[in-house]
Amino acid sequence: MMLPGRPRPRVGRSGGTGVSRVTTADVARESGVSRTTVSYVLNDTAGAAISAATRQRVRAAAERLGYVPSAAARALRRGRSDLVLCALPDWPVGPVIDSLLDHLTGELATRGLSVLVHHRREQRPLSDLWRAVTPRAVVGFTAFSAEDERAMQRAGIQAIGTVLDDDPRHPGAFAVSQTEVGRMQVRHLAAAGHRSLGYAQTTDPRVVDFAVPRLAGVREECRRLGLPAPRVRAVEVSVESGAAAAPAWRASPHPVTAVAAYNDEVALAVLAGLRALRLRVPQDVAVIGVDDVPAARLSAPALTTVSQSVHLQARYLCDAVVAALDGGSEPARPADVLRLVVRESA
Amino acid sequence: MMLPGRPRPRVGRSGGTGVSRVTTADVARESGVSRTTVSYVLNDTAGAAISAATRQRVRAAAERLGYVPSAAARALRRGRSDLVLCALPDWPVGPVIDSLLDHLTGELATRGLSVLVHHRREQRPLSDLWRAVTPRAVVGFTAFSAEDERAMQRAGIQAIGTVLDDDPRHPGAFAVSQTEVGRMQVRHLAAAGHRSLGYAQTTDPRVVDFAVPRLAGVREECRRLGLPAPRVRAVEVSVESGAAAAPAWRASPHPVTAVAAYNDEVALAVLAGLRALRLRVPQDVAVIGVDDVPAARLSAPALTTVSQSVHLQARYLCDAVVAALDGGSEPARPADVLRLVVRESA
DNA sequence: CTGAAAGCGCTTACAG
DNA sequence: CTGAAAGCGCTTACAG
Repeated sequence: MMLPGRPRPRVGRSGGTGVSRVTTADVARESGVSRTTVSYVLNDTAGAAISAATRQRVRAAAERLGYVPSAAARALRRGRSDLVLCALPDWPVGPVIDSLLDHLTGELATRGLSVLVHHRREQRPLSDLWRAVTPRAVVGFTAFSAEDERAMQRAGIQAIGTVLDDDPRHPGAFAVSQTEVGRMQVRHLAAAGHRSLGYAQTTDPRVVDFAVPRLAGVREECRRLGLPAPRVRAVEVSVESGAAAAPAWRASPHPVTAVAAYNDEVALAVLAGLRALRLRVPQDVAVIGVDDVPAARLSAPALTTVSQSVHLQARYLCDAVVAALDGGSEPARPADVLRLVVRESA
Repeated sequence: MMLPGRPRPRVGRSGGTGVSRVTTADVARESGVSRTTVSYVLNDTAGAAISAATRQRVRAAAERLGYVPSAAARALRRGRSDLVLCALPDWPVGPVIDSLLDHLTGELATRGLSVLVHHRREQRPLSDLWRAVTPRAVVGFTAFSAEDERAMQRAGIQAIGTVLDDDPRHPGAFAVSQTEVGRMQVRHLAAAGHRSLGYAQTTDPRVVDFAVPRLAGVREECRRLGLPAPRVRAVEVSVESGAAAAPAWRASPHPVTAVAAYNDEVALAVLAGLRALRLRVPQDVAVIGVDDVPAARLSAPALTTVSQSVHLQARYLCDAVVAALDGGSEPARPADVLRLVVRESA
């Protein structure tokens, strides 16, 4: 017994639910060694030569007592935790983001890091969040403010900012260019001979960071190809809204013969609206979406769309986080992330 | 100066990136008071009567120095953190789970708690995860093992287990009954006069916890109503797979006149398959889904489906977590969570 | 009104 | 091969 009568905390803890943590001291007492030895054994500390018998005893005691190391104490001592925080903007999480997070979680787990995702990043100051978590790194998906970036650096936290969208303030950062998404839609429609284009914009305010550059890309490519500016209509995800947009598109002069949509959901609404109006796709109006959601291949007609390779993006994100943590150099940027999926609608 | 020459840590920290944390000691030195006073001021500790002038000085110093409290130290001292951990099973995250998490995050933020989501719960032992985070509570979405539950209790962590699905081992726990989902599908089809039913099962192994009880509900209700057992076919999310299932359903004797699908995505595949075969919906075969995804209202014909009120579920989950944390009693279970959405397909 | 001191549970340089 | 001791940064009962 090397710690006899060590006083129990005087300070009342939370509940008084009878919760008393098993600590290294308990394991040490139980196995008749010092806390030092317990730590060495349980952490497999290199260079600590502990006899097999002692190791055995310590492990058994830890097991028997149900010892669980305190993450807080360890983080305090080491000066860092084993957590990676993903601060997710208030985006609707679909299959794309979901698999990105799944992939990242799996990959970093092999390096002993736990990925934690916080939704609705903009709800509170970002600093409140990482203060409460003290992660090794913060993945932001969009750019951090200069102030946030400074604060994280001061706290020794790696900040991985822009990853998913274009950001003019960070021209160097990797991003799946949303502008290019819009350009690709137009190039495909123009190649099929369409000259007068409509655009079906989303009404979801949460995705404005994607919506703005996609439309910009559409406008830009129209200009570059000498086409008239696209006729933009906001379309909700309903048959009625899709149908309501059609008259404006079909109006003279130069009725629209093809519509690019913000994404597949909006494109499906356009499809449904045109169907309700007995317009044929693609003969009367061609339609192209973005994302290649599962439903895209099931519509009538099947939806032509631009897909963003989740797989490549996920790998890049992982590599970027790992590089930041290891102090390595930025990973190679993936090429050919965007792919045109031609089906029947355009 | 009350802490002159306090030795800087001897132990080399991680990077040597020149990161040195600003602590209460620094703020105390800067403002010429003790760390006690700093803590009192910065935490607005009740019962601590500090002069306005001192408060002012301390706050200014903290601001100037960019002081950020150490979450690890605070957690160690207080014995608990301000984190709530959601251990998400390896489900495909769609709008339903997404809004559940958004809602929970927003609600608990008003109580000073940060919600952290970990994907792919089954990838590693759950205990590894909460050990690394030391949250106040863990939300599991499915049941915890008895061992996990014991361990969390020992560590003073609230465990909120079954929430989203049926679990026969926890008959008391709230759940949106997936069995009832299947029963509702059959009741609607039977009420429309259908007697011979098909079932389009998912092929996604990740959702087996939902798939099994839904089909069980379908079987059960068929039995109860004296209908023949449903003809079950696995259907992938593709036109081909939907079409491939049809011959078996249409075979004599008693060709199927209605198909219940695992969810809307599978139902859309069935719809597309039937369309490819020139079968009319609902005249030749009626189809009903589950979820009411956005695309459900856009298909041709529009999809009849069973929706699970996300709003009510989210509120219940919040209340359950809050009750667990405050030691309050279990919240009232929401009624009428399931709703039939009748459109054209059945 | 304010400060010195203890202690949360851990890891590790140092001394045997 | 093993242990005593220091210290991570914080909060708070206690003593002025």
